[in-house]
Amino acid sequence: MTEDRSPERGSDRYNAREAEPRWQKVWRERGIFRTRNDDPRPKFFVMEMFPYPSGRIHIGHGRNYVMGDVLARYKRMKGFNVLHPMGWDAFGLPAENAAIERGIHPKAWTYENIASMREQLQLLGLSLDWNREIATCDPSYYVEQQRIFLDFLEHGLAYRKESEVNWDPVDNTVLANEQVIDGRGWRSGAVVERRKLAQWFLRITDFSQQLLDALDTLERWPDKVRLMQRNWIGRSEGLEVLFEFARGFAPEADAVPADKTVKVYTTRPDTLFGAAFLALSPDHPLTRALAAKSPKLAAFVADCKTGGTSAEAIETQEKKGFDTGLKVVHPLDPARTLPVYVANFVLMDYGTGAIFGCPAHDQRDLDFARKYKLPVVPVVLPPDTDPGAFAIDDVAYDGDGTLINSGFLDGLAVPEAKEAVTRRLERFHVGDAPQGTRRVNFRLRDWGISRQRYWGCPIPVIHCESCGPVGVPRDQLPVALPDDVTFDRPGNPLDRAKAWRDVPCPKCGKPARRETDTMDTFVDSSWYFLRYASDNPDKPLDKDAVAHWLPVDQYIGGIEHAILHLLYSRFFTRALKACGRVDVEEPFAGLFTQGMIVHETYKDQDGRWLFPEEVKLLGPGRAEKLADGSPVTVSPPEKMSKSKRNVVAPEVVADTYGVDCARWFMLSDTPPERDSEWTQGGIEGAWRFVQRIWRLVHEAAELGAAQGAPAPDAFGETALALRRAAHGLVATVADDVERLRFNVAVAHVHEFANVFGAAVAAARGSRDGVTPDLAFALREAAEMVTAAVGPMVPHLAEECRAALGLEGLAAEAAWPLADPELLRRDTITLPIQINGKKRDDIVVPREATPAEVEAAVLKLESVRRALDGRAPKRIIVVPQRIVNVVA
RNA sequence: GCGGACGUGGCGAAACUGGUAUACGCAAGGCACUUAAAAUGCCUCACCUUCGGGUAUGCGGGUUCGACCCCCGCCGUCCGCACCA
Repeated sequence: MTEDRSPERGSDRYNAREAEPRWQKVWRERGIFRTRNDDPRPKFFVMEMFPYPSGRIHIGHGRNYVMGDVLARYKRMKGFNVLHPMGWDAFGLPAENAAIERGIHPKAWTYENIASMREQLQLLGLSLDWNREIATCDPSYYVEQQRIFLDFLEHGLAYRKESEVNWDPVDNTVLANEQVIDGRGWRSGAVVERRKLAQWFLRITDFSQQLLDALDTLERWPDKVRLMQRNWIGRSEGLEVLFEFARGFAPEADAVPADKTVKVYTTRPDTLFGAAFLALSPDHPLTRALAAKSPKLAAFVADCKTGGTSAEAIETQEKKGFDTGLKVVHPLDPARTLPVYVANFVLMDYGTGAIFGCPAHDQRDLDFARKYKLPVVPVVLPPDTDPGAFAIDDVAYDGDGTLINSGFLDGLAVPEAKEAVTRRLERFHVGDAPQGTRRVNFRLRDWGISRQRYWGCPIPVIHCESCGPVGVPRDQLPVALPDDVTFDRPGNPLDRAKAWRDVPCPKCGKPARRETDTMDTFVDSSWYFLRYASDNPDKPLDKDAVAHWLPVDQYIGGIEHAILHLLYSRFFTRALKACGRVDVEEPFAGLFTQGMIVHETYKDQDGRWLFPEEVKLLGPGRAEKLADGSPVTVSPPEKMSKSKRNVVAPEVVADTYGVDCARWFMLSDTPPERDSEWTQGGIEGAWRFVQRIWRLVHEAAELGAAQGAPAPDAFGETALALRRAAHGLVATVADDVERLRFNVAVAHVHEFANVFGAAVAAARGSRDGVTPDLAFALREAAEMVTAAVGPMVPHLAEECRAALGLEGLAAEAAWPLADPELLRRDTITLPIQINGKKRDDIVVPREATPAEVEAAVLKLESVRRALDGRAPKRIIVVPQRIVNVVA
């Protein structure tokens, strides 16, 4: 990596270090990537997930930008008006951590990082419209976000609620459910605690069904992502059932809910005859009422709140219950009563916070029943099972089957039994209410957006003791973050910023306080793609511009955003439509999730991580330290990370090999959705190929026809083969790029280069000079390959174009048209199978009939030998594909 | 526990809708050019073979004229969710 592969002198090599900045300057000065909204050409909107400005990027960050750039450049060549913007997801905790650790203001830290990362991105030669650059921490950006918040407030899509929140004790902040991973904070890794706070919520659950249904329309999204969202939304159909208390076993009058019932949610009404108990959540209102009078129950409830929320803790946590002494009547069998427990495994925020337990057919209920010696009555008989032999031991049966021990349900299949129970309970009444009500439940919860943090978008609300929370009047927006804050104490600096915080109530004028919570940074990224559409700073969310550009035709980013960012963005777009701000519903028509770039890791004898440039590679898995030759431990490739030092800086690659070489390598070999390993060998190979293209184009320019020379009437074999390859290349690379199969596109360019190289060698070797047909084909091939590689290696393409003496920039050139005549073959080589194994080839005219093909095949020596004089049993001729002789 | 994806040479991989398995590259070996090296170009590169052919896409079955591809059952790897009634 330290070796300098750029030539110091001479013209027989492509000098990337000199050429790349030169072309970038030309692009910049001519402003060719600036996009106009009034451009009449068809639009194409491609964007990559914007980066968090954490400091410096490594080459691993570059992959998705390069992929998007290839598509953007290709679509431009195909005549589209391409929007390819860039911005910064600039609010967030690391800036505050830097402030705390190093005393630098979050704003200064962030803008410094943006400046250096912008420079690094520009180094990659990306065809971005930097005029539309946004930073979410800029008041010009978040002023609109505050307007959106007020819109949501007015439309009932934002609300405030006292709620138990996930409290991260390390970052001192509230986390959304989605930010809690295995019971730990997604960023700090600290075990999350439960606390009660008044929080702002966005009503994403209003859109649960829409967000679920519309997944089916997102045909250009990965199935995996759609499935993950489907599971996250978690729709289930079931029945709410009212259980009446048994006479003499009801709670005391002041604890009973008005209707004297317990409401339970179930997705398995068919198993109701197998019910052994009812269980309430420790947070259920009835539990609270009972606990107020029962110290023992209160102690049990308190006990339920201890213990970790980690996956392992939950997995191994014992099912615990508290018998309240209450009993309810079985809704389908008034003679039976069921005991009512409070149980630690029942969640208050799903369903009704109360369940009925059917031990035979639910594992948790079974564990619980065994522990508290409750009856286990099987009511679903698995298919092909002897009823006499069927018994539940330690494993509940949750499959399909036939109902038994269930009165009027006996003999029915599970789905029929569900329907039968539902119908009957819908007819029964408890007081005025039907005893059973069909109910759809979702796992999805409303989105808590309040964060007790400084470096985020202020929530534009003022709290007044008389008027309550009041939205900041729109003419007073933005509510800008105060700069004059300190980070020397824990907690939110905004709470201490008196001059900013204390303001009069906009309604009554009395002294009031600003909301000091800021918004979750996922809010910032939930509408930035809409912001990009506008080219008018006075209309950051421009309905017409959004209508023109959205949906995003191709969005590219990491799989880690499969749920959070992408679901929130889908919700935001719908919510904005509900507020009349936009007319679209789905923001991203096409989504692609790219793999990471991984790299080997190196450790010296003292166990310290080494950068790749500190290491000399000796062979597979063997390396030594460049400084002193001491041995180095090589470990398998991992995601590039600063802490393990297995990173490669874009500047270093650019200096040594050139940016195009890095781009080519990132696109080569590995399918874009998979992780790709950055290797020395790989980058060297890419460098050789970049040089090869440059050399071939230069030689072809020399040996080939003059620019614009007319096509000869006839072409010899070599020239025709080259023309076919060149036209085929243009067609196949177009197809590969449209399908984002960049590695295949690269392979096709390699294949072409082999044909091209042979033709150039033939031309160079001919004693009588290059024939006019070959000269024409060489020129044509050079122009076509220059265009075909243009989106991938744009600087090289400019250099080649200049060498060919062509007018204008490669970046603005049109994608060449492949001549269909040259793509079509008059004769076809058909593979001949005998009993399904390929044994021979036959060349036939394209238009040959199956009978003609069959006749020709039977004459083949290989077929005659295989048949050995017998008649074939069958001959299958698939026109223009294959022939199979069944002997 | 539930859900999903993947498994092809020494390595990264290709194979379009069931139709020539291993394209293309990397690594390795050989040759040419060169005083030499680098660079470049060319050749070889799944396994076995009696040179006819035979065997190979994780393993075992099935469907089909034909299966990396579809179906059933295993094994392995990776990912997502997770007390959701």
